[in-house]
Formats: sequence, structure tokens, C-alpha cells
Amino acid sequence: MRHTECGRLTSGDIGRDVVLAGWVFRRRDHGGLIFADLRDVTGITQVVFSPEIAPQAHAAAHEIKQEYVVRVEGSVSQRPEGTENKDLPTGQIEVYVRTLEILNTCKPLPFQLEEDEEPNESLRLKYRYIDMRRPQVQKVFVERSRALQVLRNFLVSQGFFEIETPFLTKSTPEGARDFIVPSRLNAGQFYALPQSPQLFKQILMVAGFDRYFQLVRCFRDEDLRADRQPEFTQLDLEMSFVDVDDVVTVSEGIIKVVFESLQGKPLQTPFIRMDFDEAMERYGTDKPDLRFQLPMVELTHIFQQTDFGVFKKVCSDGGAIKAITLRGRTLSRKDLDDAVDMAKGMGAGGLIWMRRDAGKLQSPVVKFLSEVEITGIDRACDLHDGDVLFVMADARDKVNELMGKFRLYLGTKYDLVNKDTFSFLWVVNFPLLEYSDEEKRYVARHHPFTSAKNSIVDFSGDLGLIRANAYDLVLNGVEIGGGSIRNYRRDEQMAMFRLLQIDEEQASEQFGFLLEALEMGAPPHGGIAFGFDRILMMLMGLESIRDVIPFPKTQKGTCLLSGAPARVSQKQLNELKIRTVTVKE
RNA sequence: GGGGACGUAGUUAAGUUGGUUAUAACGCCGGCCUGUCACGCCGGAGGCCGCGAGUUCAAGUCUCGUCGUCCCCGCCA
Repeated sequence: MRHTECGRLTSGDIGRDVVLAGWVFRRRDHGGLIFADLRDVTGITQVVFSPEIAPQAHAAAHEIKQEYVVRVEGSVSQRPEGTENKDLPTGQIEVYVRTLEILNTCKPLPFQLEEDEEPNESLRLKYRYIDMRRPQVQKVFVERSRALQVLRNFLVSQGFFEIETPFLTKSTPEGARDFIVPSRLNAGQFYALPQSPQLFKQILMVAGFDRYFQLVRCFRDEDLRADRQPEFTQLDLEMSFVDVDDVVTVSEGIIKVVFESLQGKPLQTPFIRMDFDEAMERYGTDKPDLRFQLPMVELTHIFQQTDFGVFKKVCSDGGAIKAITLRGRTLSRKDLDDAVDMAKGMGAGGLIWMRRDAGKLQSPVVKFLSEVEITGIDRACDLHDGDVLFVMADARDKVNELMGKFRLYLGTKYDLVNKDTFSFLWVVNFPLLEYSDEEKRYVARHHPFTSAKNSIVDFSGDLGLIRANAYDLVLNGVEIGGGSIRNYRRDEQMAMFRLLQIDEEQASEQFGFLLEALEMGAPPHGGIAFGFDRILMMLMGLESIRDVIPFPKTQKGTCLLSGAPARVSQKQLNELKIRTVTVKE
């Protein structure tokens, strides 16, 4: 007889003979009757060993301990009145065991499977297979599996083809650091693990698979964070003959199905869109958290004629003066001082606070301001009694960045963030390029294959002003996806390389196969990639990306379960013709 | 590369101004118990206080180093 699933037995099964197989979650030995909770991935069923009904099984039940693997055969019974367990889905029934077979024993566990005590994370990762037996951990990976299926079903229903791209591929100079793999057949040469399937998916467009997707592992050899792992899963897609709106619409459908699968409630689409410039000017970041407002308000124009030294200097230097208004909160002098200290800790030269009481503006600097200026502030910020205003003046980029961080501080400190809401936002119209102080040149803000809004073939002028057909999807202040419409003509792509100061020789050496493909009937195309792990983490309300990855790495990139990375044998190194030396830093 | 937090029985934690034999709960072992479900009751075992130096009459406690885990900055097109 095939075994039944422990969590699926109901009153409808009463009277049936069943075979259950699973792990002994708990045993309760009353001397006479012995109860055991039998667990498999579907749930828990109570099994009963009675000395009267099955003396042999009852005797054998004295042997079983926590996490023993057993198979039992018996009959499903209604529990006696008053002994039902309302907390258990199978609490109406129990299985009277006739035969017990111990399939395997179990040593005492390194930690208990209790819900209330969270063991140290390194122990959990070393014994991940024990950790995963804990119902709340098991649930995450059941949900992850379901989310993968939901996405595949949706994308296939939309006409997408799932096509695999290579893991052993070529290192590219732009972007994150690559993991590299030595080639035995080509001594001295290396593959790189992909940071994303970018070039191959564009090649697939040229090949005519007009809608491609892949749930694909990607690799980046950079330092880890709570939301960053060296290998992670991306939902990658690309479409031909599309514009920004087409990609956005398909993306919203994708997010909708995965959200509704994980959250079990409807998601409103379309999401709002915000220009990159507005995001920077109002929220000081390209990924604003819109679960709360607190936008920056521009005050620079009010102070063009000011006598107040700090503002005067900033205005004459072409800087910006901006304010954030906090309403409906009573702030003590200490709160205000803390806010100033916090801003300085972030790197601000200073932060000025103002408070309106009984129609009058109070502030350490108010004596330096004219009536016109005070009225101007009042109007610009729509001040009411009790409002507190924080003002910063400095170079525009610096004010934006610092006030953006300060806004998040206020949101957290004054509990303005509703933890139960999900605020999706498209940020669009990104700059194509940004200046790198380190490299002393402009680099691609998204990646070098992103197209510009207008042709850049003959571009001359300020490179920082070129806008791209690029878009990011932001959830609660976290970037969960990003993409662009690509260059599909060789001349535009070459123009991009010129702006990036990549000469023709480099371009053809590194991306020659793509450039060649662009000359052989490449259709217009664009796409997007979503951080699948990050989306799961956020939609399940988890703090760490490690919680949604089955076998994650530690912050130093090690796997505590397998012991990777590790040394390899001299024989292996010889085959690869690799000699190791210790390099002193 | 830099800043910070933590490390005590199998596990989770407590451990005071440095001062007797390092506590507790859960788990484990033995015994009892026929309606429990975190079963209950009685008894017991279990410690390189991460590791190594130093200060001190005396270090789980103070100092330095080191290893490990975590958080953050840099980095992550």
C-alpha cells in the first residue's frame, strides 16, 4: 500500500486503513498508551500505540525517539470526545497503529525543532537539513517552489519560451567582478560565470525567439550583504518589437501573479511611474520608499537675495536649499538635536530645524531671515502650527543624497512606515551614463547595451544629460528589477561604446559576436530582470536573503554545510596547468 | 579595504564592582504513569566560558591578538 500524507487525513478518512511514513516529531509515553506525532512535508498526524490493540507495535514504540524515521500501518479513527486538537488540521482524527517499522534511527539533534527558539544561524546553516525540517523554514521553500511554477505557467501562457544560456561563458570588463573558472583544454584561459545572461538573451532575439525567459542563477564576486548573495536567482526576460510600455505591462502581470500567490490577496496594477529626476529631487534616491511621504521641498529660489550667510553662499555657488516637513509630531529639544547629529553623522555640514508655533516660525536662525523669506518658507511648505521643518543647504547632489537618507531616518524614527503595505513604483527615464570619479570617464548607468531615448550616433554635448530607455521596479525602497530597451543597430551600439571610451578593437574583442549579430537582422528588443530571491524575501516579510535560499553562503562566501570553498589536489592543479603562489599584499 | 555587534552545557540564555563548587529552561540518560498533544512526576549525567597571549594574589568577567558568525560603509553595470 502506498503511504498517505500525514497532513491530509481528515474526518472523511475515518475507518480507512492507511500506511504513513515520516519522522517522529514528538512521543508522549503514558506507560500504557503511547502517542506520537508523525510528521512529513504535508503536516502532522497523531498516531496511537495501544497495548490492547497491538501489543507488539506498542512494545516496539518504546524504542522510537525524536526524528526516528518510521512507517506505520493502522486505521484512521475519530478521536474520543473531548480529546480533539483544534490547533492541528488533522486534530479530529488519529491513527491506531497495528504495525510499526523503524526505517532509521536518529541521533539527538544539534538543535530542537521548536518554533520559539531560533538557533544560531551558523548552526542552522551547517545542519541546514535539520533546519529545513522546521515547519516555518519548510514553508518558505514550499512557497518558493510554488512561486517558480506560477511564474513559469504565467510566462508560458504569455507566449514566452524558456531557453537556457551557458554558465561557462566569457568575462566582461564592465560591471561586477566575475567568478572565473580555469579551462583545462585551453591552459591559461578562463571561463567566467555569468553575472546575467544579457548578451545571450539578446542573441536569442536575433535568433527569432521573440519572447524569452529564464529562471536563472547568476553570479557576482562582490561582498555580501543581508540582501546580497554571490549566487542568486533572476527571472530574466527579453522581448522583440517592444517599447518600454510593453515590458512594463508584462512585468506588472508577472509581479501580480507572484504577489497574489505569496500574499493571497489581489494586487492593484498598473504601478505608478516616476521620472528619475523627480525621484532624485523629491526623495534623494533612485529607489524611493513610498510607504510614507515626506518629500523634499525646494526653497532655493526664496533665498536668492538673502542676508543669511550660509544660504547666501550656497545660492552663489549654485547649490540647493531643501526642506522636509514633519507634521503631527511633538519633538523635544533633544529630538531636534538628535536629528541634527544624525544628519551630521551622514556627512552633512549642518541641518537647520524650524518649528511653527502660534503662527510664528521658531528657529535658531530665524533672526537672520527676512519677513519675505519667512513667508516664502511658510507658503512653499504649506506650514501649520506644530509642523517641524528640517532644512539643508549645500551642493545640489549632496543635499539630495543626504536629505534622502535623512528622510529614511525620520520615517523609521517617527514610525511613519506602514509595515503591512507594499509600495511598487517604476522609476523611468534614467540617465544613460554617469561619471565615475575612479575611472575618470563616463560609465553605463544600467549597462552598455541600453539604448538612449534619442540617437547618440552624432551626439556632442553634456553626456550626463542623455536619457535612456531604462526602468527599475522598486518595492518599499528596494530595487527588485531593472531593464531597458536595447541597442539593436550596430551604429547606435558603437556610438555607446565611443561614449564609454571603449575603442573599436576592445569592442570587437569583448562583444564582437553581439556586434556581428546586430548586423544580421536584429529586431528591436528590450527586457528586464527581477531579483527572484529578493522578491520572495520581501513578499514573505523576511529579513535576510539567506532565509529564502536553500543553501546560502556566509558573509565570507563559505558554505558551512559543504565546507566550500576548499583547496584542490595537486593533481587537479597540474591538469589545469595552474601553479599557486602566495601573494603578499 | 574600513567601522561596529556577538561568541558560556547538545540548544537558548543568565552570570553583579574581577573573588567559594559557573546557573536556568529545553534537550539527553534512568525510573514511574492508559487520553496526551510543548503530556506529567521523580532522579541523573553533561562545561577548554571560541582559541592564544597579557594584567592580577585571583579572569567567564579587564587588555591585546586571532578565528568564526552577523550588521553597515566601500563595492555590487
